[in-house]
Amino acid sequence: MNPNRPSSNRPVYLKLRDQIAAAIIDGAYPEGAMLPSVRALAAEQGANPLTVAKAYQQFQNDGLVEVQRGVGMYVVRGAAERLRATERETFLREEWPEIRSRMQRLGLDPANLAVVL
Amino acid sequence: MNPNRPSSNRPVYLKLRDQIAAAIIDGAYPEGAMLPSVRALAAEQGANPLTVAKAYQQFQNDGLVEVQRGVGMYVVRGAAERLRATERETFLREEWPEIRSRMQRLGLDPANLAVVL
DNA sequence: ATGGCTGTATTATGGCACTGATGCACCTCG
DNA sequence: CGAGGTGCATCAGTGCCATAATACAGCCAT
Repeated sequence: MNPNRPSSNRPVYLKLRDQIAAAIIDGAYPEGAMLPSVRALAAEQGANPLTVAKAYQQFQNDGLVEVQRGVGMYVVRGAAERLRATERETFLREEWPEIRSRMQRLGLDPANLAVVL
Repeated sequence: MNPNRPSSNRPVYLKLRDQIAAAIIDGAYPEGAMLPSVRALAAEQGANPLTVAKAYQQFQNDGLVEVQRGVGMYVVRGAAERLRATERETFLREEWPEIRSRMQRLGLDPANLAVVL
């Protein structure tokens, strides 16, 4: 009934990007470790290798990942913390205000929902 | 750096839909009142009449507006409360879980940000 | 050196969502 | 009845997304 902003409707390469970013922040892909190859992750996720490459692209541009041609892509030192910092800033600046006003309109209080772990 | 989910990248007809829904909930479009015509709202918002019509479409399907062909569209009785209820439910079921885990990953606490009015 | 693994560039294609222009059917009011 | 206001259907254009099939360039262990 409400085609809003579920992650389902997002492009694949962006969902992959978010998923990888989460893995880096959480340490599932530790610093210095090699990321799954584009072909491997593509096979695992049932996606196209180029789509995975497009997701990886963003991290190289931001210098969070180091590419060794013919070898693989490695998580740079300090990538997790740097990534969390920028994501946090972006979230607070671009997403939270809308979410906040939206919840207020719907009569919801973030403080109450916070405890729902 | 982060092509995430800002309202800027959303389709126009969905932004309009949200805006109209907010107006109904807030009482800016009172129950029983006539909505702005597709052409009027289109001109005001600098959009195409069809795009506005597409935004209105959702509300007719949900029975929140009544259409009188050749006359206009009117807000149904109880539309505001019904709209708020379903929007709240949808938000809690589809959006909040992701937001919640995302904030947790970024080290943010909704309870602290709640006071930022 | 060779086979097998990396990432990457190229080109083409299909699908789908979004937007837009035009015209038609309907109603109300003078 | 006719003018001007409604919503709405149809058709077309555009751009992004995802996929595919190759091919190439680099590295490494056997």
